[in-house]
This record gives sequence, C-alpha cells and structure tokens, in this order.
Amino acid sequence: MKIERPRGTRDFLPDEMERRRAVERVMREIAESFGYREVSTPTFEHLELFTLKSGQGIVEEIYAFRDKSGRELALRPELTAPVMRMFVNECSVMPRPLRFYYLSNCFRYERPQKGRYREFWQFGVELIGSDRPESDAEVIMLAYRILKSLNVNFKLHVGHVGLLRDVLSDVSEKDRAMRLIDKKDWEGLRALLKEEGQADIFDTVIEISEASDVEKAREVYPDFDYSYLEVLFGILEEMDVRFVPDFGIARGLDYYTGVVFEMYAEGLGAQKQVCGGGSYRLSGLFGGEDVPSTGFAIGFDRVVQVCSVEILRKPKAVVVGFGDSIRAFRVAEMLRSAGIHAIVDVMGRNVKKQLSYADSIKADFAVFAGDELERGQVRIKNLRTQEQEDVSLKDLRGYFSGFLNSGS
RNA sequence: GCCCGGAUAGGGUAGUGGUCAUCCUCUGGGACUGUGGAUCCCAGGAGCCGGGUUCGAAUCCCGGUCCGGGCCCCA
Repeated sequence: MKIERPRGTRDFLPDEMERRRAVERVMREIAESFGYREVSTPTFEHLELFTLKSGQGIVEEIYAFRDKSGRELALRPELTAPVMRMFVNECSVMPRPLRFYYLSNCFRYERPQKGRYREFWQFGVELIGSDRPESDAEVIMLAYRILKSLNVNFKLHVGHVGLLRDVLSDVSEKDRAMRLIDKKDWEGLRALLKEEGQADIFDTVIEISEASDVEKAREVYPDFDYSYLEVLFGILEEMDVRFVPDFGIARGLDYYTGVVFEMYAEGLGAQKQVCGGGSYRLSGLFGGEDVPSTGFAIGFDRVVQVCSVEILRKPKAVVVGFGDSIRAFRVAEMLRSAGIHAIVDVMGRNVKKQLSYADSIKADFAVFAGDELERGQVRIKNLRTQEQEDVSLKDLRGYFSGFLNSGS
C-alpha cells in the first residue's frame, strides 16, 4: 500500500521550492540589511516552555509527546518562546540590543484549511533589550518593507494593548474581556461587564476599539499617556509606513505589554493574517532577567501564496554526448566553472533523445561534446534563438558571461 | 473538536450494480546512433482504506483516512 503524507503536511516540488527560496531570500536580505542575524533553535523543546508562555490549554493544540526517558516534549508551535529561551540561556550578557531573525518550520495540531497547515514556516525577528518606541518602529518598518518588497497587498494595523488594559483595570476577568474584544464580540463583552458591575465602561471600550487616531482615543479616554504612541506613529508616518491605528487589537496573554500590530493580506480567505507582532516581556517567565523585547512573525506559507517575486535562475545547458560519458562529464565540469548549470545524459540516449530531453526540461543551451573536442572546441546551440557556433573551451566563460544574471 | 462537500493511473477526466474501466496528458522504448519541439507505433500506470448489503460493489450503505470550504483556536 502507498504511504500518504501525514495530514496537514505538504511536499514541495522543484518549481515551488524555487519560489519559496526566492521569497526567503528577500526576507533574509531585508532583515540582514537592518542588522538582524539569523538564529536557529531545536525543532522540539520541553513542553513546559510553551505551557509557560501560553497556558495548559495549548497542549491540545500542539504536537506534545513523551520520549523514551519519559521527558515531556513538544514540537515547537512558534518561535518566540524558543528564541527567548535561547536568549535567557546563552545570550544574556551579549551587547544590547540584540537583533535576531529566523525562518523555521513549526507544528500545530489543528484542523488544516486554506493557508493553515500542521507543518508551516514562520519568518520572524526579535529585537531584544529596548522598551522605546524606536524599537517598535524599527520592527514594524522591517515587516512592512518585507511585504512591500514582495508585492503583497496588505493592510497594517497598529495598536497598544496598554490602553484597553487601562480601561479594563477594574475588571477581574481581564483576559476573557480582551479575547471578547479581539473577536469583536460586543454582546459577550456587554454581558461580562454587566456581571462585573462595570457596565459603564462598555461604551468607552467600543469607542476606543473604533478610534481611528490618537486624538479620538484621547477624547474618549484622557487618562492615558499617549506620548509613546505619538512618537511611534510620528516615526512611521515620516518613514512612509502606511498604517491604520487600531486600538481594538487585543491579546489575551499578559506578557504583551504595549504596542501590538497585525497585517492582513487579500486572497487568503479566513486565514488572512500574514503577520503579527508587538512588544512583550517573556524572559522573566523563562527564569531570566526581565528584558523588554519586540518582534513579529510572518506566516511564510501564506506570504508565498499571495506575493509576487522574481525568480533568478542560472542558464541551463544539456551536454549532448556521443556515447563517451567521460568526455561529456569533462565538458560539464567546464561549463559549471563558467557559471552555468550543466546536465549530462545518464540514460544512454541517442542524440535526438538527448535534445528532446533538453527541450522538455526547458534548457537554454545544448552543448555538443563530440569530435569538435579534438580541436579544443564544443558546439553550442542556443535553444532559444536556434543559433549555434563552435566555441573554444578556453572561451566558455566569455561566451556565457552575457547570459548570466539575466533572470527569467 | 464541530458542520458541509469531495476522493477513478504521476496530473486532468469518462462511465456503468454484471467480462479487473474511457479519453487526454505523462513516463520509458522504437520508427530515427551528430541536431530537439511534430507525427506514428509499442509498453507502463488507477476506482483511498476497512466493513456491510448483494449471486455479483469501483458504483449502494456505514466507519476511517486524506483533501477543500466554514466554525473553534490562532501562542
């Protein structure tokens, strides 16, 4: 019987991998241009790392298991916790701020649907050590530049959880209230506030959630220090980062302390969020010093689905041999050192079949490695233009130089 | 975890309770051992899995698996 892929996993064929690598390259280059350096953490961690961060409830949503020694482990469902664990374990004396980026697969035990898989990839950054608005500005700008460079149609919402937390300060079930606000479940919220004898703040919460700028929010709720947001929004505006203030973005977990932001793309159905981020304080939870951090995670697979990216390929040549495979391999080596991809027949095919194969794999050149070699030459046929000429082995690099880096 | 819809060669499909099944594409070979794409010929390859109904099931029923859409969740 045939073995199928496990539910929620995917195979990536060469065309798709080329596209994914091209997207990946854009993300890496932009992050590196901001001074971020790549990190990588284990695929599995102690389960406790994730329950500390997200509560016992997540055990049902992740791949958790016991190893042969009885250790409780879990495949990572996200990367912020592992990176902060790494920071606490071995980076706490490095010069701050630290700028890390990552691109890794993560695993969640959930019902797969469009844009949601059980194994998926996250690209993200963490900027560790600053609690100033400049750090939020930098991280938001970075995410924004990445999605712009990939020609994604998206909207950026930026908010601050401190504002709603402040309004809700006398509500005992604050987390539940935040979840209701996040879902915009106003009826549920009204009921909760009534239960708690806080019905009078209901209108304030709604108006804050719907406030379109700082002035509006200040009118509704003056008892909050808006200067942090003013600095942040000022930077974003000056740097041409287009966003909508959205004070209704809520997070149920209390290590999110300040700025939060999300990006939504078109064309993804129900799973339209392609990026989420904000500032948080996690390192204390993991037994380290309480260090402020800011970061984001981009849903790599979703971005691949909706972005458009240029795919650069080197020219591809098929070496046509005439039964002498050593000669063919030698010529292929020379082509490779001239910077192009060289493919040799390993099927024992005749010349017509070799050319037919070259056509079917969309090769750019056919290089005949036959009797011309005795004169130190090969015959090169450009399969795009049909032109062919004999080229000296010494001039291969020169012949192909015009075709390199031309993209396709 | 819940609701809805699907599943026939690698990909796309046709059909019927009654000889182990259509066509396209694909893959390999040949016509054709120094020039491809076309054409022709040959070959390869399939009814998701398990159970039930039936003389007989790929077809009908049930369960499971996987896929798609939505809900829950979204750290």
